[in-house]
Amino acid sequence: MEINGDEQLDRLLGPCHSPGCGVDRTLKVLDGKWATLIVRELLSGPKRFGELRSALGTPSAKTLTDRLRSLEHQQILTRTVYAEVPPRVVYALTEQGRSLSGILYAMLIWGEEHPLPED
Amino acid sequence: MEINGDEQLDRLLGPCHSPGCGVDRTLKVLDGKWATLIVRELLSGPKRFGELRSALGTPSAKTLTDRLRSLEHQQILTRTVYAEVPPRVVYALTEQGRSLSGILYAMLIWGEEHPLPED
DNA sequence: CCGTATCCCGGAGGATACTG
DNA sequence: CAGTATCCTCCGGGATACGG
Repeated sequence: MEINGDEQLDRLLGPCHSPGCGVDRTLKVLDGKWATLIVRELLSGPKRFGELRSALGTPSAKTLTDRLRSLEHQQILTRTVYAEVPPRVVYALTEQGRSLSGILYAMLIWGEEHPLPED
Repeated sequence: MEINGDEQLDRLLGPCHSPGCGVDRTLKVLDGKWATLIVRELLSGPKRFGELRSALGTPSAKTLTDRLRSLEHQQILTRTVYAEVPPRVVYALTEQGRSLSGILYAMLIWGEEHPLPED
């Protein structure tokens, strides 16, 4: 984060304001209540449906399925079904998915350095 | 972004999983459809209500007011009213608000490097 | 175990009209 | 100009029950 200068700011303020551009594109992927958390969870390696569910605080199966499908379509993660009994389904980040770690890391740092103001 | 190593990953995978922690804290601030875009807009300097509204693509006044109030309460931005006729209200990022630029920048880079897969 | 199928709810967000 | 006040819509997300 500390390479930070103002070239960063310049890029941020640059042209390409409004839809279709960098930030907006990212927001489409990291959208909703769960996407970012799912990616963080998978950064530690592939996980099964049930593992993910409990690690995230048990969202409903429908919700988790929906979000996983969305991320799969956006090629952020892959879904692998092992034809066994009982079935086993494993989710893993793609290269693109893993490349989101820089954003997650920036979020982590900011969050740690800016605790909630006391009310 | 390129200091990136795996110390980053280690931090991300570290303890403090689940609520209350870094990433989660940030997600509470950069929540919903507008917060991130408002911050980006204000990185180029203080702006009036109307300026913000049109720059963002004209969300409803209610929506924009709600989001601005929320960010104000979280001390991401300040609201200054100039008692003139017609009234002038200026929104500006606080130090905390400006410190979000690292995250925005990471989003910008990722978005530019990962265009939508063609369908 | 890993879903899908339904039904349901809250709240973010929009539309419109009106005010200091 | 910069909001409030109302009303309304949409959909992310939860609960529950069932299926391969």
